Amino acid sequence: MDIFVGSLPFKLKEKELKELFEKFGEVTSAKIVKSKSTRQNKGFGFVDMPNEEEVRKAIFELNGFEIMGRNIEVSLSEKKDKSKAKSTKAPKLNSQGKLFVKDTYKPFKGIDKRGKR
DNA sequence: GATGAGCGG
Repeated sequence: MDIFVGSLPFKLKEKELKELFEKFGEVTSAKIVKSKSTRQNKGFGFVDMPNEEEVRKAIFELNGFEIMGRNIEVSLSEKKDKSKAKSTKAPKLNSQGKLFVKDTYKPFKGIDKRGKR
């Protein structure tokens, strides 16, 4: 389960990020995106957790968690699809992976009006 | 060397 973590402090390290998520469950891998050589870290990272339930707790608890005087944002990653996307048509979460959203999903209705004649 | 919305290998 890939988790996107944003608003990370530049002082934060992958190890700390990993431990931060390990407090809520098992963390397979944690990485922080940054430039090649320079210290220009993008300020966001990714955490991989095998247990989905722990992922929920981690996201729920770490989303907006204040660390180093900075609040971090945690959510499910949308890109980087490791699997081949079998055909999960009934996800527990929304398509965006927002756990807090209740029912903001509005399918398009009546977009096709059938041309004249 | 600093930077603050963003999805990396």
